[in-house]
Amino acid sequence: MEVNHINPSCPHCGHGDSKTKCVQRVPIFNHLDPSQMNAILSVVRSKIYRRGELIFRAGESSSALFIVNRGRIKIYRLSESGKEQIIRFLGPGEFTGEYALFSETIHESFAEAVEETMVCIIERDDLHSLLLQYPSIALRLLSEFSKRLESVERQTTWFGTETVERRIALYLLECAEQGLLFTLPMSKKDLASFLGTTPETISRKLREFEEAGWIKQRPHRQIEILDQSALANL
Amino acid sequence: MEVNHINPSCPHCGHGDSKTKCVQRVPIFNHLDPSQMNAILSVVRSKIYRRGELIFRAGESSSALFIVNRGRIKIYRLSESGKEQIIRFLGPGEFTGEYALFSETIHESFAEAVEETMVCIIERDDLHSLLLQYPSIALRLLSEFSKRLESVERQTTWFGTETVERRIALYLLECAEQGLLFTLPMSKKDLASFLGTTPETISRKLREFEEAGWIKQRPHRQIEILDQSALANL
DNA sequence: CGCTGTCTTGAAGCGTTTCAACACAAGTGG
DNA sequence: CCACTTGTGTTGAAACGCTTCAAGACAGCG
Repeated sequence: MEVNHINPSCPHCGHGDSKTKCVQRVPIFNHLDPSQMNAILSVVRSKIYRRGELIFRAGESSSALFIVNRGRIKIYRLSESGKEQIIRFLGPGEFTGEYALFSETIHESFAEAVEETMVCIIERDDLHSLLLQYPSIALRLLSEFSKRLESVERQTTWFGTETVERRIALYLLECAEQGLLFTLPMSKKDLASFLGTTPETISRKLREFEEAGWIKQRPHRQIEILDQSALANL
Repeated sequence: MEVNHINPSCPHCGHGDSKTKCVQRVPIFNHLDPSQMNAILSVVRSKIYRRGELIFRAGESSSALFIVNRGRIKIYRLSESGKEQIIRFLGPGEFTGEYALFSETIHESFAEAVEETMVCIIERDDLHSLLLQYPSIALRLLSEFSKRLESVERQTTWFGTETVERRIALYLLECAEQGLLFTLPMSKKDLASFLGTTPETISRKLREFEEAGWIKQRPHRQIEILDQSALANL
């Protein structure tokens, strides 16, 4: 695959320091001693994906650990009936690839760059030897996996037990934890897929919330929460 | 907590060999060399829970790895609105406790014995030193976690994209992988919670499937699949 | 600036839930 | 072991929430 060499600090051109930055900003690689860091850096390569490009797709067996350096990736599945279900978004410092990484199975999900995205890549075998050599990194990875499990199970519980209206309200409240005025991290179409509903319903419910005086919608996907408790008590 | 010493091979009475059997039947502990096996056995203790007893509950911070030796455990969450969402069932050889095990958080789910259940327990700190000493076990755990992630994400995708009818059909097909005549592994009430619907709907849909000639319901929760492709093409 | 994809709004339709009542099975205690 | 009690399973009718389809407004990327 061809890579656009847009800026002079592109790691493909030999200025490899951004690779270090990428690895350092990943929580599970924080505060490693120099020997560990060098071991990681020696097996990391990086690659740039353009908007809409797939990092991996369901059905593939080849696998690696993909760390987002800059840009954003969306992970989704296609149901039997062909509908798209968004599992999660990855921003800088977050990683994916875990499924096929340890089990001898194929990918069941798709990973797509939603904007120009630079990714650091550690191949499966390299990762395995790394983890065998530095078990403390394996423990951090286990910690990260268990967090993911919690988060996906919480999503499942919402889907199985809450109405669409409450799911939307709960999602807004979760966003509001980082400030009452925030920007939706995705399009409303994607939000609909993420919350297991349709864009139409998202649109209608947000308008209802606004008419009730609980939120205020602003341009550029910004939302301001005016009444947290009303949303929580739905 | 009091334990009923019902039978003479109870591990609490000093006949500890069933502890070994319990550990050996766990896939991630298969084919270990004797030193690894002894290291595990030295930190394992076992405990018996009666039907309905909780192994852990949401809000608790204490944590350990729980391995089912005999019996069955159900893992569930309570939604904001108080409804029960079953995440999964554990049979002999399967384990749980992963959430609070590696992250410094509290449990978000409940674990309940659905019948008299014997559990082998490895405390958090013991497990950590075990994994640091034997990284290959950590890799197996990672593999198991990634399988779980796949499975929960598949469930989420079903909830978000499929109708209740298709979810039930897909579930039956999954059960049928181990034979066209099988016993439902849980009550229909629990199945409803697992599939994100109500017992009434389960009852009605199974009757519809039966009237269409696709399945046959027999006593004691047995179901026979008569037409797989009809269920798959719903 | 134009085109493509996202967002909004309305009205109709449908799948699923809810409530209530009863049949049935399983576990408990006499 | 039977009767009792408790919980699980079934069935009907009504109500509700959400999706679907269609059409137009808007925004954003090339």
